[in-house]
Formats: sequence, C-alpha cells, structure tokens
Amino acid sequence: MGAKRGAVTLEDVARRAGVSLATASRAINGSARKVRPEIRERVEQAARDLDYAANAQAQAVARGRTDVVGLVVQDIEDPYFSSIAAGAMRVAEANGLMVCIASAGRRPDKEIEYVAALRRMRAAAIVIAGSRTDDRDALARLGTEVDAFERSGGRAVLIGQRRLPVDTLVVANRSGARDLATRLTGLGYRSFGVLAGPRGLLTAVDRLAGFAEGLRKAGVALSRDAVVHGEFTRDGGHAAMLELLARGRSVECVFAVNDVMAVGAIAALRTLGLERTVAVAGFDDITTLRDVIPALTTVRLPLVEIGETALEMVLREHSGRPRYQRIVGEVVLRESTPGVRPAHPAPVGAAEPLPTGPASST
Amino acid sequence: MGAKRGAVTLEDVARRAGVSLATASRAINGSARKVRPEIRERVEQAARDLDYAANAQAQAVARGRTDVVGLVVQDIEDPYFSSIAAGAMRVAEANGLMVCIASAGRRPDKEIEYVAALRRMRAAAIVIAGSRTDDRDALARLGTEVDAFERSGGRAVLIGQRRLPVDTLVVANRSGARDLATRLTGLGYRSFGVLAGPRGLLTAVDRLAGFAEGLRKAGVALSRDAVVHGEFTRDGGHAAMLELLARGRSVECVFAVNDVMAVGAIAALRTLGLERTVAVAGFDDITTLRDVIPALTTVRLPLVEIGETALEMVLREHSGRPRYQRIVGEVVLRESTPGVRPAHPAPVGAAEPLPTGPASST
DNA sequence: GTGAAAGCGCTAACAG
DNA sequence: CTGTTAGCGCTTTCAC
Repeated sequence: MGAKRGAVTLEDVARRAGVSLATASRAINGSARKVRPEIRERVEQAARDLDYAANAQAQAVARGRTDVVGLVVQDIEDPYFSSIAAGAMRVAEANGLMVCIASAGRRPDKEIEYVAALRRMRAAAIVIAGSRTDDRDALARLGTEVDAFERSGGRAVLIGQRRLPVDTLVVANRSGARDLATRLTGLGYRSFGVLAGPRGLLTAVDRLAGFAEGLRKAGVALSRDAVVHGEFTRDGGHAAMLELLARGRSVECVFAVNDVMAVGAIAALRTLGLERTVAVAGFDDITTLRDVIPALTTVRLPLVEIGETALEMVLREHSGRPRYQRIVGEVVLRESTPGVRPAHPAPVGAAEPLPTGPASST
Repeated sequence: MGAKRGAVTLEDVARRAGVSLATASRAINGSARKVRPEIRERVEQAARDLDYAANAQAQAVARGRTDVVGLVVQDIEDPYFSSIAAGAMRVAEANGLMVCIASAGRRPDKEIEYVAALRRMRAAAIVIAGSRTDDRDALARLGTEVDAFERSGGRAVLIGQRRLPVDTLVVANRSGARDLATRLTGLGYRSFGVLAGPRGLLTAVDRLAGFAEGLRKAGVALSRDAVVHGEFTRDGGHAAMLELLARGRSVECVFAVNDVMAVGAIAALRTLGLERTVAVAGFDDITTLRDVIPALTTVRLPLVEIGETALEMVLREHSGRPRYQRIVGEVVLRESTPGVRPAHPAPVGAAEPLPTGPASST
C-alpha cells in the first residue's frame, strides 16, 4: 500500500555531512552521548538539505519500543467515544505519542481483532473504551488477547466494567443510575419506564439495575413491561419510546440509559405532542446534546477527562497488580424532568442551569 | 514508553517448528513461494503455541511499506470530523489498514507537525481534513511538508479547499451557501444576519461569500454590520448571535456558517424568547444535531461518505497530476426557517421532514 | 520446496 | 567525542 522508495535515509545524511552513521544518528535523534556542536550543526544542515525524516519504524525495531499508543472504541462517531478519544489524544500529544485508533462498530470480535493488530504494531499502550457484553466467551478471548499484549511488553487499560484483571477505569453506571432514581423520585415521580438499551450490554444492564434499585429504595415499583430494550442509539430510543407507549403503560417519567436514546425518546414524544407530559432522563451528559429541548436531565460523566486519565494511568509506570479506578457521575437535573407539581417539593439544588462557560464548545 | 522484551519472535517459532527462519516467514506471513502443507501446518501450530504476533514494525522496514494510514483532523470531538473519521476508518478496515489519527486543535502548525510525524511513520497514505486558513505562510509550509511526504512515497489527500497541488475533495461551500440563500429568499425572507465564524478560516469565508452572493442575486442586501464573526463552535454561535442582537439590527433570518454555531444561536435566541421570531439556518447537517428544536434548516454534507471517498481516492493507484473532486451539499429546509407568512408562497419541496430511517443513529 | 545469507534503516555497545 | 560493528525482527534474493 504505498512504496516508500524515495525516502532519504540516515546514511544519505551521514554521507553528505561527511560523518559516520553513528554520529549522524547521535546528532539527529539525540542520545546520551554528546556530539561536538560544529559537527552536529553540519549534520543537521545535511538533514535539512535532504529534507530527512527519520524512519520511525526502523527506530522502533532498533530501540525496541514505539511511540504509538492504541485506542479501541466502539464507534468513533458516537460523541461518547469521540470525547474519550479527544481526552486520550490530548495526553498522547503531551507525551509525543501518536495514537492509532480503531472503531470496532460494537462488534466484540472486531474489538479483539484490533487489540491483536495493536499488539503486532507493538503499541506502547492501549486503551479499550466501551462496555463489555455478557458474552463470556468474547470476554475470555479479549482477556487472552490483552494478556498476550501485556506479556509482550505493552500496557493496557479498559474503560467500562471491571471484568478482567487489567487496569480499568470503572464507570459507576450502577450508582449513577441509582442516584438518578433517587433524585427523580424526590421530584415526586411515581411511575417510571426505562428504555434499556441492548440486553447484553453491561453498561446498559448496570444502568437499568441501578435505576431499579434506586426506585426500590424509594418504594417505587418498576414493572417488567415498563422496561423496553432497544439499540443504544437515537433511533433505538425513538423506537423504544414508541414501543413503551404502545404497551399502553402510562408513565410519568422515562429513563433512557443514555443521552442519545433519550433524545430519540423526546423526539418520539414530540411527534405525539407528549413532550411536556412525559418526563425524560438520560445518562452521560453529552455536550453536543445539551441544547435539545427540553434540556436533558442526566448523569454527567467527565468523558474527556476519562480519556485523559485512562492514557495517563497506563503510561505511568506501575508495578504489580491491576489498578481499578472508579469514575463516578453526577446527577444533573434539568427541564426534561420538571417534577410533579402537587406533592413533594423539589429538593434543594434541584434546578441546575445549563453550563455555558466559554470552555464548552462543539 | 513500554519495553517490548517479552515478545515472541519469528525465530522462536522457526526453532520450535524445526524449520528455517525463511520458511517460517513464508508459512506465516504469506509469500509467492509455496510451502509444503505439512510444514506450513507445523509452523502455524508453533506460532499458535507461542502466541506469536508478527512485529509489524519490523515487517514494515523489511518490506518497505506500512499498513498504516494517517488522518489529520482539526478536532476529533467535533461531529463534523468524527463523521469523516468514521468514514475513513470504515474503508481502512475494509483494506486491512490501521489509522493513526491526529487532532490538531485547529492550530495550523500542529497540523503540519502531524503530517511530519506521519511521514516519519512512513504512513502509506494520509488524509488531511479541515479548512485551510488565509495564512499563506502556513499553507506554504503545509504544502512543503505534504510534498515531502509524497516524494518519500506516500500519498496525500485533502478535504476542504483547493489550495495545494494535491489530491483534494473540494467541498462546495460557496455554492452550497449560495443555494441556501436562494431558497431562503424564496421563502420570503428579506433581512439577514450572518454568524460568520473565524475571519481567516476559508470554509467560513467561502460560506459567507456564497451566501452574500446568493442574496445579491436575489436582490437582497447584506449590510456589513449584520455579519458577526466568532468561534466555529456552539459557544461561538451563541456569542455571535448575542452580539448581532446587541448591534440593534433586526433581522428576519440568521445564517450561521455551521450547525454547531446555529445551535448556539438558537439557544441564545431562546433565552430571549426570540426563537420563533428569528429564523436560523446552519450548514453541515450534523446528525447529532438533528433533534434540536426547531429543526435546523441547513446544507447537508455527506460527511461519512466524504471520509470514505477521501481514503479510497488516495488508496487507488493514480498516475500523474492531482485530482480534484467536488463535493456538493444539498439544501434541507426545516422548521427553523418557517418562511415569512404574508408574501411569497413557499416553493415546491420546501418542507422536508427529518430523515428517520433506522440507519441514522447516534 | 527449503535454507543461508544479505539486506531494510536505525540504535547501541564497544573500541579508539 | 567519533567511528566500527553488531544487532533489532523480518523479508527476500540466491543457491541447493
């Protein structure tokens, strides 16, 4: 895929500067040993003349290490992952690393394949972002592959569930959803529906479980058929909302297990003129979605920061056993869940405005 | 950053299979020459036993070519770019390539730096997505770097403006904005404002120019102080809208040069209770933004497809001079520009509903 | 078919 | 400090 003939080599540079290969190497690509300034300048000039660019691949094999890190996500187009990617890339830049990114399209097998590819590339580190599934077999295979990666000298970190003996940023989906349920019942809601995402996706499963748990603690029941599964996407939320309505359940409030589904749900409600009748809450607090109307109540996850932390963690030397770091979200109540009028007064801090600092963009 | 000691080498595999290095290589990593099935099986078994993964870097230096392509974007968190990335990654996957991505943070210098890094990596191809600026110097340096990249055997393609003698997907910003202006005046609007984006950003400049041109053709004036520049972001649009209002100009319709700015503008209008008074149009048709209210009139750009096309173009063998392929957008009229009631009846096809096929997600 | 050996472009001892 | 000389891990002639 692309011949690399034309490329100038270090030998060309050395010859032109009239020095040895070794000296040229030391002058250009740094080294412990020092080079006389005069010579160094001559070499650098030669390199400039020839427009020399070191062959990173060759350096990698000679040095036995790479300057590339890998990032495996489920879908780069999903803002959840592009934010994480942004964070990781920021840290990579700060450390002079290039990031090779792979979008697995939510197929566990592809994910494993990419980890393997990254192992072949001898990536220094690799961060795997995205929910695990309940597919024990896929999990085991991923574990094997990650293990092989680490044994070959690389370092890996997962973002999501703690399911493998590997460094992990454990997203507190369960407690986040539980807190959300608590706040929502605090607003006076008593009947809920859940747009639950794909059945086997742990992030979705955990959020559902946590939400149910929160309701239970508040003494609110969640009937089985008030839970509708669907794709983890805008259209999935749209369809699930319609399905829930079709089931004839009247709910005051719907919890969509992520923001994009919530947006789909609101769209569905709107076409039926119900957007102010049924409250909707999401999860993630996706920046790009902050301007939907009504503003979404959600659980904010510091996505960019998660990406940064993940890469930093894995770059930091570490000795011994896997580290698990918990990432907790924060409930943000907004207009999409105005609360039930008569009863229960809204708790303190219930109405939080949209953040509009100059920092948040997109 | 990460020792690569543990890694199993092909030599280990060869030894275990009791064959020569050469044979092991042929058996595992393919070759013109054939290997007796029996031997091949033995080698493959050995590789499996040892959990061997070929060192892609070493292969690259030996073969003189890589399996990585580079993608340089302005900001991976911006849906405009994450969609392009998704497209590029799709075709990369189809061709067994890994993509190294770099997010330049809208700094032309960083962009150049990354192209250089990609050259060092000996990337087979590289796609540079994002608007050029009016900085002639930066453009020249990018040109030099890209040229060096191509001379060293790689292939490059730009997405944006035709400003360099390099393969380019030329986005028809100007004509898109012109068409938009035509349609908008067709709806009866007569006074416009423009939230124009950063001054030096060619994409923004072209869209402004095209829009102005469209208005002119329709005999509508666009006063200089009805044009407000600002960041190419949601907050930039928000601020610019406020500024436009502060200037005391009463406009019927505002054109924000991209969707994220348009969303910011709508948010600003909403806080003032003006969202149904001032019409707003954007550009790009960002998927994630399709559910804002009112639904955004915009110029749809096939972003994912652009990413695909770019990489395909550059992967396809080509002899000779640079190719320029035009990408034209399509005006999509939606609720954010309902049209002016009394006069001018809406033209045919004016009201296009939101696409809601199961395909569109996020 | 298979193996020995010469690279690929660069780094890193090791001597001077 | 600088040059010589082994490698790094793999591919690919070139003989057998």
